Amino acid sequence: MPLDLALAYKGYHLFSEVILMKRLTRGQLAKQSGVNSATIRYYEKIGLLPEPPRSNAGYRLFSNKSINRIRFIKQSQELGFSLREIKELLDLRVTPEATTSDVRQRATEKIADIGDKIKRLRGMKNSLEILVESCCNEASASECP
Amino acid sequence: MPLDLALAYKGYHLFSEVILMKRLTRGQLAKQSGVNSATIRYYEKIGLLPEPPRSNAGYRLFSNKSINRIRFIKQSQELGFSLREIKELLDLRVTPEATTSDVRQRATEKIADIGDKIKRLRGMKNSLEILVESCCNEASASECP
DNA sequence: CTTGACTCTGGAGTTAAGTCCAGAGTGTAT
DNA sequence: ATACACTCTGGACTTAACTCCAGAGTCAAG
Repeated sequence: MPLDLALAYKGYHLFSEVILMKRLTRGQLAKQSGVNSATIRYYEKIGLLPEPPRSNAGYRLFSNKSINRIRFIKQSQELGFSLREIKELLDLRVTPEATTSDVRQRATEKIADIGDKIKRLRGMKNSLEILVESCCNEASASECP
Repeated sequence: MPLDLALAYKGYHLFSEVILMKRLTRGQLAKQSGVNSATIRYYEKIGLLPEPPRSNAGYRLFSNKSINRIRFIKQSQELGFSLREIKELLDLRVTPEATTSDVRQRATEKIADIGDKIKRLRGMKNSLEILVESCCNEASASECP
């Protein structure tokens, strides 16, 4: 592995301290976050991943924060959010200072949405638990909602 | 509306009592359950809705139970289940007597899955609540998971 | 007895979310 | 120095889940 893939310098906080930082190629990131490496390009294209810096040869160099970001995306998808919605969720955190109250607004909406989902999932879980408990009687009642 | 669309006879339980039953056309069902009427045909095709009886002219005649079934499907989709998974969930209820313990098994798995989703949603909700509460400090920490 | 709204069918088109491909360049191990 | 694995790009392909279309039949209303 060439130097510029393995390492990168980053100016750090107060002092211009120089620290070592592991950078990942697309394939490495893919493996670590459990997605196809083409998916990463796709996410970049639709703005779900920020454009990463490149090596001299043009290879993408991801920070390990990207691993968490992708995992978050995947988890959220399993919870029924579309990529568009996930983008909105992620953008809540990286917002320009000015619109603080707007963020607060949107976040509060999301919280309500999520609360709703939780409620409905609990309902389903309940129904299934009842199904399991009283399985032998002619329990095919017809509702779940 | 012709008679055979509006009414249907149904042998009932112990006595061969004859009762009145409202039947719905595809369009009516679509409207009442909030989906496109083509979607209903699609669901029928993939086995998510049972084939309904037909009028003399070949029109589908749905019972109002179908309304709940479709609503359930839509809700489950919003909770991140694929149509395939939803079919599995629905099939849990209408299962041949013999495989009771198998159903119990599968239902228990589903319950665990759902419990998992709930947990993750609670995590997200929590993170967002924290975001909302401490919005003014440089709160763009970088995690959500 | 015709008009307008609905239904039927098989099949084609669409959207979101990937996934794959070819042809060219890069990196490392033998 | 060459084989092998990886990366780059733009673009084509795939899958799930719809959604629409054409051409033909059906229905209640005027």
